[in-house]
Amino acid sequence: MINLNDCNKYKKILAEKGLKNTGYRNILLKILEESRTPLTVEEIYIKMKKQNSAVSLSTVYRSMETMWEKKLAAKTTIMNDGKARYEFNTMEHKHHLICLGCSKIVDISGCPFKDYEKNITGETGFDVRGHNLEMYGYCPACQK
Amino acid sequence: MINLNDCNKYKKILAEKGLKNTGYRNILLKILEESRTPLTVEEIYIKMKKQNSAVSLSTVYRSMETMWEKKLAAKTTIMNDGKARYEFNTMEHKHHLICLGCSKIVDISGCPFKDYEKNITGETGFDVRGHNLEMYGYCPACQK
DNA sequence: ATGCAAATGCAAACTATTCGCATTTAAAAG
DNA sequence: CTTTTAAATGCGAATAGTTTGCATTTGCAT
Repeated sequence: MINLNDCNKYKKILAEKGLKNTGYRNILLKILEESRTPLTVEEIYIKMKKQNSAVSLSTVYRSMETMWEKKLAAKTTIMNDGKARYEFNTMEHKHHLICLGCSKIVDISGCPFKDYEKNITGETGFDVRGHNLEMYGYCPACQK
Repeated sequence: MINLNDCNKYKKILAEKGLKNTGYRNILLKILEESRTPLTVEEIYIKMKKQNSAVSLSTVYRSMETMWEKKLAAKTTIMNDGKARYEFNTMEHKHHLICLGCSKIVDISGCPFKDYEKNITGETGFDVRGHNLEMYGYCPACQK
């Protein structure tokens, strides 16, 4: 079994979506994949800069838009701070837990909704295609 | 039983929150309460204008911020269009159903979460204080 | 190697929202 | 009812996040 390194891994992902394999996109995807929480565009931009990338902010905006269109990244607007956040799209259905104290965001897997969606369809006639759930509270550290 | 008219009704609500009873706020609360869907600030502004109100946009922004602080209105950032939306706060816990076709937003009451929140607390240690759920799909009219 | 469409940089434009400050007004106090 | 005062409002300018136009560069198919 060949163990592809990151470079080839992302190259393959990009090729499958008809996107060009650029250095910026490789760094960007790596940052996204390694992050445990959704990132704002500026956070991604800063992380790229730290890796000696001379990328411009508008390229990051454009790239994230592209990643989202091609479903390589998920986009959310949690928290009322007016900033969009992105995370690597694992295709796994997940939700977020957001700390009201320190704003930490934690992914939680598992979802109790299969049946509920059917109920809603029955009650409203909507053809439910998906949902978004965010839970707010205080993380262990902020409960002091 | 005395049947209070709208004017007195909103006057009372505002007084309870320590807010002045202005004409704009009465119109604003009436618009909010009569809307079946969350409204953007601009939508509220336009509706106020139609009712011969000479209110300025910044006043609407400030008023909605105040209504939110005083918990007279709920604020959401559903849909990735970068606009905040407000709705009259009925104090009833509810969620939204958003049509992917026509962007119509429908409120749904009822919530299947009491137990799930406890599970999350057990798994993550988070003290869960609330949540936000939006469901996406196609309304009956858009399923054609 | 060559050509073209895609990707990028840069600055300007845009959009939603906030803010400073002068003016008005609701409502408490007299 | 008048005075007083803090809250509410209007207006324009300022911000912040994001998008866009255009010239330049760069993958990658030929």
